[in-house]
Amino acid sequence: MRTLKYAILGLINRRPSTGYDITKEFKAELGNFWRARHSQIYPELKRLVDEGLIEYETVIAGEALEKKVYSLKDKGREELLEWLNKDEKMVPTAKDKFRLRMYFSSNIEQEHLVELLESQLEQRREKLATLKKKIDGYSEVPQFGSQEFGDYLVLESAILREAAYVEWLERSIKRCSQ
Amino acid sequence: MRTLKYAILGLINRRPSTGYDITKEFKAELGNFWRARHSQIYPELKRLVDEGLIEYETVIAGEALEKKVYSLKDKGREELLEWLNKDEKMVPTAKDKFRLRMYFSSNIEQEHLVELLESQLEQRREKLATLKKKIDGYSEVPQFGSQEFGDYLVLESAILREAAYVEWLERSIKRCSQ
DNA sequence: ACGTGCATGTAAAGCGTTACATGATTAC
DNA sequence: GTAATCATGTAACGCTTTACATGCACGT
Repeated sequence: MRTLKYAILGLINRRPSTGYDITKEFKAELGNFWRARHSQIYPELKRLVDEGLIEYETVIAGEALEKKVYSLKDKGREELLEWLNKDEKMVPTAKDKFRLRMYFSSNIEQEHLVELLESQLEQRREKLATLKKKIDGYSEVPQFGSQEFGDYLVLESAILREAAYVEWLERSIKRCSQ
Repeated sequence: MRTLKYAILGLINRRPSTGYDITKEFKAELGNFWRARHSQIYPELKRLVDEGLIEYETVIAGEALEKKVYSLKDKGREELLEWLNKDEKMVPTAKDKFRLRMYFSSNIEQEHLVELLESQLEQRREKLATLKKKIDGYSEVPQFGSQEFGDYLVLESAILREAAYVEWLERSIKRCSQ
């Protein structure tokens, strides 16, 4: 499947990056939909070099700090485009531990169950607020074909997802108290 | 983390089950939020027995077919309850390959991008319709504390999740054509 | 001088999928 | 009889997390 491979190719395609840069990207917006730690990223970068999909230039920052700045080779861009254009089926399961817990909620005491739901609600509301603040930074929908268009799409997606989660939690809390 | 462990304990707590039963559950409603294959389930059952959390009785079906019917031991129920009552932080990333693709959508041709979005939309709409049909089977919200209450909560959750996905895809298709 | 962030790696363990392997039961 | 479903397992591989490990740069 190698999803990480394509995530990395996609990021490097946006702009030449170091492993550290890529690690940071996964902590930002993109991190809402895919994440990887540096311990996974560095070996994957090495592998992509071996496969001839990317290459790097060593750059010295300051006096001695070595950075490896990776960029796409033709073959890498090719494979990225191929993956991007694939029409894959939806995956049937988006794992969610909290919802799994709620499936067994009949074993939790009413009061505590409400507490658990409230706790999630607070976190989700906060997340939603952060995302909304970010989208307010756009004065208009970015132009189709720009990198910002992709940013915008997934930001909107994250907002709708969180809003739905919040809505569910609110409803569930009500249902507990009836 | 051992989430599968608790999923299995939860299922066995609902009713004594075989590995095959548990495999089926993961393909049903619950499968919207957690899934595991039999190759993961059988070893985990063995492990839970070793740990003294569950036990089994061998039952002969028909002439010779051996079934292992697992049930919870006290320690298993204890650990399940402990897990259920834990207030865990939300996980920051629900991985989604399609949204990852859309993050890099500036590299996809407009027409084809719309096709990809439409393809996802069709699948999500179908899923949503199936889920809605299921919730229509409930004449009313099940009573708090019943097993059905948990079923209902996660069903509603799945519906809201899919509805949000559909909403996002519809918006995105519009945004592509503007 | 000290702390935070920049920068790169490896090792071990755990989690999950795909494939291999086998055999009984039931409904048509 | 034969196909679908019931039923249980193992092996190999791949993906992901946690922990170990090191050192430079920059601002205060």
